[in-house]
Amino acid sequence: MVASPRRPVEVTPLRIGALARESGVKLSTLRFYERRKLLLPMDRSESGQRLYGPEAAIRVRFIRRSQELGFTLKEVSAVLALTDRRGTPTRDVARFAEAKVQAIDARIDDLRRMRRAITTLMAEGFCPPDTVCPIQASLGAQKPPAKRKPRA
Amino acid sequence: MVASPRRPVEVTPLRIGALARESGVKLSTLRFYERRKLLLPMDRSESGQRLYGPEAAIRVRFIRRSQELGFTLKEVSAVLALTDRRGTPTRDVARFAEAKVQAIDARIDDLRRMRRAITTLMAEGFCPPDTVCPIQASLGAQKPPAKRKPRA
DNA sequence: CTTGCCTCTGCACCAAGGTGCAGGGGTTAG
DNA sequence: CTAACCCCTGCACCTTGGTGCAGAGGCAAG
Repeated sequence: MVASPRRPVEVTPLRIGALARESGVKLSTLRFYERRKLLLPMDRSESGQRLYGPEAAIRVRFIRRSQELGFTLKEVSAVLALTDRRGTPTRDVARFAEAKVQAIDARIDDLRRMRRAITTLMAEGFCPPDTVCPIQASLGAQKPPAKRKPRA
Repeated sequence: MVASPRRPVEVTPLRIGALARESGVKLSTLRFYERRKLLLPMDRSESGQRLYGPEAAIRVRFIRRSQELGFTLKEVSAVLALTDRRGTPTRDVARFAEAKVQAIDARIDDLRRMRRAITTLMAEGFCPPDTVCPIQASLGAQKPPAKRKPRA
């Protein structure tokens, strides 16, 4: 380590392996994210090696968590694009964020329904025979709204 | 139709096309679900055509909703296996259900965090410059438990 | 019987999200 | 210098969750 003591905030750029260790994903995944524009290296070294800032690990973990929450990489990418242009709340961005919030609410609602169904089921000693299981009923009952008979 | 008037509840089995229309998925998807053991036809006709009971549509919609909630087909299959053996609450089943509930709670929690971060962000006019975006911070901050390197 | 709409099986293909490998070069300690 | 790692690019491959197509057969109406 050849640390120069004068610089107050030396960014200590991570190379790809370090970032991978730091954020718990594989090298190939980081490069994949780069192809998908989800995570661009801050810079490249003279010899072409990727150099990441320390916030990159947070970004990667954010991506992973979002995926666990059921967002696709495309959606995550949109959110990140949103937060990357910080300070510029365009109407589009606002609309997107609002839609996201609604999607989240709907998701929470469904999860709660499912949770209720499971706990009720457990409390009551499982599905009574000869009926449709309430877990299935609570989530599968209402038909999808549209596209009935497009032919005719 | 050769209905015998003695049978009290003639099941009116659906063929695959009817079920597809009823439940809003494609034929090929239904056959795919069959390969994955998610949805087995009640019976086959003499000539080999799949015959589904009316509860099949609920089951299919349940599968679809669960997927939207972020469960994989493998997980859905486990849940269905659980509810299919109704009336038999083994310890394993109970443990599985409990784990599912906890997973759901965790999911809800994360979604709420994300929701809060987005709404706060919108209210405050987006990410202040030179800081890590709070949306990312709220979900990406804590490191995964294992294999971390002490860097500070 | 023919027409038309189902349905069957098997196989190929698709998109998303990675994963791995080959064949090369960088960088650093001994 | 050389070994031991790290990193580069490009390409092939994998799993999930489906889709589509070809070729053959079922079944009802006219």
